[in-house]
Amino acid sequence: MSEIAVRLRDVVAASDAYRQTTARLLGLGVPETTILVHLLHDGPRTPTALARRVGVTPASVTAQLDRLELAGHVVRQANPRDRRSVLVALTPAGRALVDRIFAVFRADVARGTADTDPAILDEVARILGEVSQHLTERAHDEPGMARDLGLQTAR
Amino acid sequence: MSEIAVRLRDVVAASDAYRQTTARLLGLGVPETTILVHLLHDGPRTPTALARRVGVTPASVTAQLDRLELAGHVVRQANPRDRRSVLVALTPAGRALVDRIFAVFRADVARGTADTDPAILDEVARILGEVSQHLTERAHDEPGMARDLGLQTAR
DNA sequence: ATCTGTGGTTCGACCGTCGAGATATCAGTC
DNA sequence: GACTGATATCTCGACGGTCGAACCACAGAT
Repeated sequence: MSEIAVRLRDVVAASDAYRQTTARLLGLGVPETTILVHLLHDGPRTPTALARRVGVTPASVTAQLDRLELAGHVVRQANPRDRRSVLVALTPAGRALVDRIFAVFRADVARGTADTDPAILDEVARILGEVSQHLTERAHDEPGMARDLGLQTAR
Repeated sequence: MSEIAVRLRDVVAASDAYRQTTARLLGLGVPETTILVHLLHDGPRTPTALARRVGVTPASVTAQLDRLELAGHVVRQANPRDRRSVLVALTPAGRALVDRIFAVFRADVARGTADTDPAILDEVARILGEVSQHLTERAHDEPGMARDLGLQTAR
């Protein structure tokens, strides 16, 4: 029995601790670093798009962005397409910071996969992609989730 | 390029959302469910052991346990070996609850790995174990982490 | 022009976490 | 047996993070 689920639980727990340490060393909160990493990979985004990605409400993102902007890591730019909204982008300094953060993380992950056949690693990456997609879908399927957890579908 | 690191980031993000939904549906906080799952896999533990496992301070665990005990999911038992400490154990009701939680999670993970050769899955599990171990070690190695992040080892 | 929907922010309240301090106990040492 | 230093837990006060509700500006449809 492979029991991937248990290993995933461990990975998530380890990542929690890892992110916490990283954030504290940088004088940031975990949510801030999360937003920075998403901005690095997705490019400039609106606050609500970020909120959906990170899984919190837009109100929370506002507070995070205030901090990040004050620290000079991001800027809010006017959105030429829609004057209601703003685009959040990394500043050069913020970009340099999150580059370092993710580079260190990548190196640490590589340390755990160093002696593994690259072909296998491709397969691992594929599977992780599938799993994260399924988990994301399920996380947004509250009725189904409630049913499988054995809850009354009350009200 | 396999880019396991990016996939891992996605998995962690998905798991965050997943845990949030699960907890909210059950009327619990995310930290409570985390503690419950650890208790399921590790058996009865002291509050400080739980705190180390979860990555928070004992003070925080105290509050969580108060809630969980009030809800009837866990009990604090006297520790016959050490009268300073207590052992936290799942009640039958709590055990049934966390069994459901983890069973649903396992099923959702399986949904993403269904069409994969079991031999490959064993390999994936092994790699995930390695990665989580390395990440955990690093999370506790603050000096090394600070150095790699390019921080002054100030003060 | 009007209406409905959406994006962003502010405000007030609550939860979760932490650090410091207090108490009880343990494991040694004298 | 008494003393010392370390450990386990809890309490308390403070702060950060999140949420829901309300608000305004604007977009898009009619």
